Amino acid sequence: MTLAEENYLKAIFHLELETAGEISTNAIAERMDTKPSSVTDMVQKLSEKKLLIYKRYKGVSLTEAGRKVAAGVIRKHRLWEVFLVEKLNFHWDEVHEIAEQLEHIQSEELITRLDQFLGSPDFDPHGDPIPDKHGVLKRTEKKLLSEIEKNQQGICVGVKESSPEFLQYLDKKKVSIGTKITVLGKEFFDGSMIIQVFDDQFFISKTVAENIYVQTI
Amino acid sequence: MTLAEENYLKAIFHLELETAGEISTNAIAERMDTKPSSVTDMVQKLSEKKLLIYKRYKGVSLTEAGRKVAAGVIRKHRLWEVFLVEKLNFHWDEVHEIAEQLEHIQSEELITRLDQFLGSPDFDPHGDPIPDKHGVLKRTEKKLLSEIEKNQQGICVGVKESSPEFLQYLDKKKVSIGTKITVLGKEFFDGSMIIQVFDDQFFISKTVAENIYVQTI
DNA sequence: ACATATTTTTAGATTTGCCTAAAAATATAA
DNA sequence: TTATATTTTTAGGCAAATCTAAAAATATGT
Repeated sequence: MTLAEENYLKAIFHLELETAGEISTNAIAERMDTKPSSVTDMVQKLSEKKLLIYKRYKGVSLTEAGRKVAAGVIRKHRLWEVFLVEKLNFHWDEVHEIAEQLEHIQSEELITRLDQFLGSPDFDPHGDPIPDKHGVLKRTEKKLLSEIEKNQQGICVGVKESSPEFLQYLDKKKVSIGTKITVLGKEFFDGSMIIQVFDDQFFISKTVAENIYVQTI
Repeated sequence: MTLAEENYLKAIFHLELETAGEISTNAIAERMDTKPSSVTDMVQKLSEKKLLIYKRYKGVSLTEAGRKVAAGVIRKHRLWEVFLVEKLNFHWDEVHEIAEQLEHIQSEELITRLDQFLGSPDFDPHGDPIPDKHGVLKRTEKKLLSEIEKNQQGICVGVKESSPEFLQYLDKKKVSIGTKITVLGKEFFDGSMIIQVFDDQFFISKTVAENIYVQTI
């Protein structure tokens, strides 16, 4: 696997999660910030290697082998992100670029040990699930806080809006990544909520609830 | 800096430590397991970038800029080796290949934090010194135990031979990286020694003494 | 010092991954 | 349904890093 090949497979994997049916050349080119003609070249090569199925003018879809490679790269990316945040104290929004490089380091044993060192985490610092060693991805995807029902709980795993104003608002309310939020009440007509964070209970608007990602527990 | 460029600079840096005067195309080719013609090409490119001085048919020598790049790569390599051994519990002879990959990750901040995380180590698991962030390499060179005189002491910093048999022999004698060794006696005619390790005193052959690196204290 | 051996460089090709420009296929719309 | 727009592919090229084969420079031995 070359670096370029891995990046193509990863991009296609992500596109398949977002899109129904075959993935177009154009979509891949846009995602990878490259030209459609370059995509055609690479896609033909990956097709020969049986990592994806390519039909001219139709698009591509990953084979089982291709999906496994892609999931492996994503696993590495996310484990390294956990390392960078948990062990090296990077902030969760500084780690993507570095993980983009680290994800291509080739060593099974390294990842096995890194995973163990980190306590086999299930999610990366953005709340995205980490595929297991077989490439299986837990589909416990993040939800918006606004989608949570009364009396349910969620762990804050990220935010949609990330303006300093919003982050400062959250700071003031003691909400950050990892904070447990309990929905005590929800107004039907405007979507506003009463939530509990640690020992404080307070009101939030629908707008706020629509900009916080949580993972239900 | 491309990966190939970094590898050339690193190889030349090592050769300069081992060799007096200019470094020949052939020596570089041999070290890098490539052809002399390829070396000529790359060396011309690095010369244009002012990373080394190249005189046709004469050889090369690193400029200050080139030396700095090389030392930076070596710094990263050795810090990652410490990480792999100290944090991920790799054995010190399993880490070279992985560090060869990790040394090319580009991020100043990452290395700053990694260094801190590891407690700013001075030596890698093989006893080789880690250049500081300015590329300065402490010249506390290692010696062979066989070069140590009677009544002198050394810290074991590595081994020359690394066969399982030899390592197991050392294990049995309780010698590992960091172990203090005192030379109590030395035979002139066969180079054998009596040494003290912790509270044990025992005999070792010249062969053994010639395969243990120590740093005198 | 001169013939031979060795080292180094040049010339020309190859592979990978990308590009531009033009052609071909497919989609859309009046 | 036919013209137009869009998407996708093909064709031809480029840069990086390598290679082989041959030429040029340097070194060596008697």
